[in-house]
Amino acid sequence: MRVNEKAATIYDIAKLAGVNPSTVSRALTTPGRINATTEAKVREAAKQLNYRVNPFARALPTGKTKTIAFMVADITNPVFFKLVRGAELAAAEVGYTLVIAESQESSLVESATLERILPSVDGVILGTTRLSDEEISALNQQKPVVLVNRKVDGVSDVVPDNSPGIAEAVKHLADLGHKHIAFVAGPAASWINTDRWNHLMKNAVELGMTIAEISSNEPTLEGGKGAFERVRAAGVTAVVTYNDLMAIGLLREATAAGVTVPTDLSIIGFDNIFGSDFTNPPLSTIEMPLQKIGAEAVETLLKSFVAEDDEPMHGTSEVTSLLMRGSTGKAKA
Amino acid sequence: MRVNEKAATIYDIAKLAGVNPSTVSRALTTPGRINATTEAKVREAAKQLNYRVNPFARALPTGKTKTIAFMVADITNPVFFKLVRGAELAAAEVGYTLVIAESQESSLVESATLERILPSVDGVILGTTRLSDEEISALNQQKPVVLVNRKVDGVSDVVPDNSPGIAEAVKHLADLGHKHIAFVAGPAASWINTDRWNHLMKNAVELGMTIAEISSNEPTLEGGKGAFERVRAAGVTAVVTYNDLMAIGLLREATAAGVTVPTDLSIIGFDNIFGSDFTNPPLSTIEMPLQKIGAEAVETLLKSFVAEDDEPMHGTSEVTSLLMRGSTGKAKA
DNA sequence: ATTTGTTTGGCAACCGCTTGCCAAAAGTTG
DNA sequence: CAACTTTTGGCAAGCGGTTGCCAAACAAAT
Repeated sequence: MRVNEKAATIYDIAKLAGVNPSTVSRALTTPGRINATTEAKVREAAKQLNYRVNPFARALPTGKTKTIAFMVADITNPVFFKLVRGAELAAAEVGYTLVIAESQESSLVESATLERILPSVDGVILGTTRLSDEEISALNQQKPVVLVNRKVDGVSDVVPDNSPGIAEAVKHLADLGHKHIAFVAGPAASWINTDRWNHLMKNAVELGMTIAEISSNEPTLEGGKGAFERVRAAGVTAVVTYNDLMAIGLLREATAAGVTVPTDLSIIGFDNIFGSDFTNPPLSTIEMPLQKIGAEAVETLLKSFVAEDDEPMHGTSEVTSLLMRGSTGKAKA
Repeated sequence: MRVNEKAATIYDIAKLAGVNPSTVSRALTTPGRINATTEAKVREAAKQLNYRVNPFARALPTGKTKTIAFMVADITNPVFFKLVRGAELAAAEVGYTLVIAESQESSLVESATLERILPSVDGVILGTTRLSDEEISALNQQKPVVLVNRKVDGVSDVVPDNSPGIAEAVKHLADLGHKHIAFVAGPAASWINTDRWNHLMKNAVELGMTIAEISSNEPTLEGGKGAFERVRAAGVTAVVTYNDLMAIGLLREATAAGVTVPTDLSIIGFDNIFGSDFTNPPLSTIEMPLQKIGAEAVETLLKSFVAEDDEPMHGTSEVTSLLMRGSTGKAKA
């Protein structure tokens, strides 16, 4: 039979150390509350019994679970890896456990999973898209929420500051002689999509370029592929896509159609996902500090656990930057 | 102030329904134990109060946490995505929560994290490499363990059956006229590495080919890159690498050195990771049913929760297969 | 009608830890 | 040395469920 001896409890320690269980609890959780000598005695007994606090027993009276949920739309989306890693590391560092849940891009699954998980966590990091602003606000009433890919009034967030990366990218294209560029848009409802487009437009106009929006596409390889015809029709020499996946789809479709990148067409993606340098040529992209964002999301949550008020917090702008690789080049004359 | 009204408890329900709390507990957890009418009344009251069982309160007396830990060496390793997704989906389906933890390829972190997480989970899925067989056996004494990337005596596992994919691959190379091939090995201590090499060698010899082992490399892009010189020195026309990452590194290094793939050298990887089709040419690879393995690992764990004995279980062999893409071609004359 | 068996639901102890309250012990102060 | 303050550690009541045990209520069998 497995697990012969049950785990030691504070009662075992108390008996061994010859004190009351409450003293053990205090010695272990409230340094200073108990006489140093007694505390040492308790700690010694605890070590001897290989004591591990039972997180459930502790969570019951305190209501604190030391667990954070990270909900993502799709675990296999490479954008989330680094985000999750950053969060996991930051959480582990302070003794918190990270639960990750996937909504599979379904609002039903998203709500159901949240329902199930909510009682057992102290807070939630949301990297999903299906919930409405109202639902998120409502959720935020129950447990602290931090958003990593959108903004909602009254809710904390840690989102990348797209502007520096975009400014760099547009400048880079202008320097290469591009006059007419396009943006292959992602989901219309996406906050990030709108943010990227706005910055892009502003910067392009400022540098005297024209910029066309190739409207709403699936943010996937297919979506990028499907936008190629329209990019070509737009008659531009350079294009920025909503994300790397689309950029790669576009790049491959272009190559297949005999359009050489970057000679005939320059392409810039967003995110610097895993594999974006596997392509030929390797993709130039605007990099997001995703791991940092994940870590900061956890820190923000931690802060809100101890905050007096419910004031939403906003991540110190995480700066993006252009990663120049091989998919951008001089504009075709 | 957040969270004004506390969550409803079975006591609230009991009061509303006019029964004893124990009746509520039974009505909700042991269908049939209580009179159908009473049960309906309780359920109605529960719904009315929007009752959610407190997982911690439940875990205390039962010792069951309905949580499974999945420990991986490196979250950002694409091999783990699908594994984790499969596990997450399978867990969610039966109301279990998946906690994911990363050991960062460090045995210290691995032990520490395990220590921290163990008390709050019912079982562990291990996709790491740093623990010794003994440590894993010891762990298995405490909580059920399922391995997904190695085998340890007396411990359950769900590992891919490399043989069919490898047989296909070697046959494929033989059909293309290759006589001398090589295997770019991964970590020497890895069970999977050994398993792959053994099958490869057996199949190659059976088909009358020679096969060289390019010994132990880091299982990374760099590792693949670093093996190129030795592959070239081996004078082979085709090479199979320990994993896709290495295959891609090798492919890129070969291309950079003026060796054309697949004309001059055929390359086959393992795993079909995200992005392995981004390369030029797209990588031929032996695909693992990773998501299925992840799901089955959870199912195996679930079974062991209810098993009488501690007999280790072994996943119904998950079959691999060759995914032919562009990196394999006719052997150079 | 009496005995026996089965449902049904209440009682209360317990899971392991936290914490408010209190009294004894020890330390300060004039 | 009395009066007061601070430190220290014990007591016991929860936190929100689960479950063994038991008795009342009901059904079936004789």
